[in-house]
Amino acid sequence: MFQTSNALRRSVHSQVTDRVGSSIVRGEIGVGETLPPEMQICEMMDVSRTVVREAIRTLTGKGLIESRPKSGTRVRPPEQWNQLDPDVLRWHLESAEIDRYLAKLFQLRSAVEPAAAALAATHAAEDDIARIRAGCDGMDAAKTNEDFVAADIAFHQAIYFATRNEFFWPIAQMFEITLRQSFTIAATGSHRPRALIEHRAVLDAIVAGDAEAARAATVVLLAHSAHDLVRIRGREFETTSERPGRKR
Amino acid sequence: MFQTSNALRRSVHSQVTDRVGSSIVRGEIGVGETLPPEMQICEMMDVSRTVVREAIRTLTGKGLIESRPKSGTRVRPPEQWNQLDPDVLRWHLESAEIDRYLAKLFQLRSAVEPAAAALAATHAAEDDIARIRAGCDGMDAAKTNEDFVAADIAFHQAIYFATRNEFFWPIAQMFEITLRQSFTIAATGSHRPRALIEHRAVLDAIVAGDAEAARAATVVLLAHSAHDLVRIRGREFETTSERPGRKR
DNA sequence: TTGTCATAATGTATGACAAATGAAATGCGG
DNA sequence: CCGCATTTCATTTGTCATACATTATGACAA
Repeated sequence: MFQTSNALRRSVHSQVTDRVGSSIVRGEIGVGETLPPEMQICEMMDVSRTVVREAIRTLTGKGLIESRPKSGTRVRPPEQWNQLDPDVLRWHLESAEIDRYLAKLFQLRSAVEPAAAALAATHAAEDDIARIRAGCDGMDAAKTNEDFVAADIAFHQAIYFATRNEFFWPIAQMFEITLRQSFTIAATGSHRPRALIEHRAVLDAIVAGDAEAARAATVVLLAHSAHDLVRIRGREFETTSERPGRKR
Repeated sequence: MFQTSNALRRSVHSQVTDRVGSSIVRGEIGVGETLPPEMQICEMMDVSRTVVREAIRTLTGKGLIESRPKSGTRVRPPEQWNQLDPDVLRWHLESAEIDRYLAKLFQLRSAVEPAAAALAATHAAEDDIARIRAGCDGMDAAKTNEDFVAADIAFHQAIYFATRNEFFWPIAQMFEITLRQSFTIAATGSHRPRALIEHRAVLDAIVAGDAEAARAATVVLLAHSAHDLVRIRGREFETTSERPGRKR
């Protein structure tokens, strides 16, 4: 049984959270400005104050806003948002500048994933390796493009989990959200074989417990991935070391 | 005017959030188990249901729990927690295994910061550089150890902001929380000169717009930092590439 | 400038009802 | 009597409405 419509059937306060959070991330409210008073939001969205307050609590917890009696609820500077929070991420990716954000997320991934692979090589347990291998095999056996991408995601997530370092895990979460929003990252048939070989190289290095080889193999994998992204979505995804000039 | 006592004067729901969240992170409730019903928590903590519900909303927003009518509120698997959320981080660091967690956070930092410095070299604006330089100067001019550490933190945070990539910022937030919990990371006089030189090296590379130099200088800086940490807090902080054996 | 106070916003408490769901009770056919 | 589907029931979260407490802002006055 599926959830018939996507946004249907969800609780009222999560809908309010979405609307308010999205409009903050979108920049409609502006840093330092105050939201309308709770009662006013109630009227605008035709819900009870309970619901509005719980939505505000959620957003406060994600660092987007802070409220004080009398002075109201203000938008905090984006430096203090939990930018890696799944919801915040989603609100970003719903915006018009999705390609910009995907590129930035890829920058973070490029920074973290080689180190994650290296840590996985030294810290992975047997079942971690089994999950990584399952990802590889899944890519191999995939008939549809959808299956291939799913296995690909599983592979990379498994590497983050294999670090046995929970602070790497939020980066893994990032994938699901990112990929769910933009499905065009899929491997388009032709370079599947190469991708497969490169994934196996990472797996082998991890199995061998060779941290440096795992790091190197991941760097290669990501470089090609970036190249594909440039081809598909534009030059925002160019590698970092190619922009010498100072801005502004 | 300061907040006289640390935990005093805080709102009731944030106190409840702390107590419940802390006990979850501490593992007192166990993954998959259900919390007591809301009304029961009300009685236990002698607060209204409003407060308990808002606390639960906050924790739900951080991915710690999920609730459904009748079945109750369950603890989600730690893979889905927002491990980099400041509160979650704090609850971790309040636990007994603080050194373990500090070591893991340092692993993440080691993965990200070299890349952040490289990005800063190519993307930093003038005011970003000014902030980084201010950090250096602050370390130079520091009389007390406290001032030195504060400037040190400011320096590193400025580098993350200079990436102009908001998804690196949560990592920077990490510092404040980490350092506020354990102040022993301070540079103990003797190796201040070396630290200063290494920080300036990073700054210079960023000013020059040389990404690879910035990355390399940061790697050096972190290596020495890790060495100091091992000396002060124990061998948990050893570099990753030195543990060949497979576990379990 | 300083102190006081009115006021408007969030914070907390309470009680009621709606909705969802897991589990027990029930009914039916075998 | 047993197995299985169905219904009913009870428990827990979800939502609403209202009242009052608390706090900080901004105006006013000394």
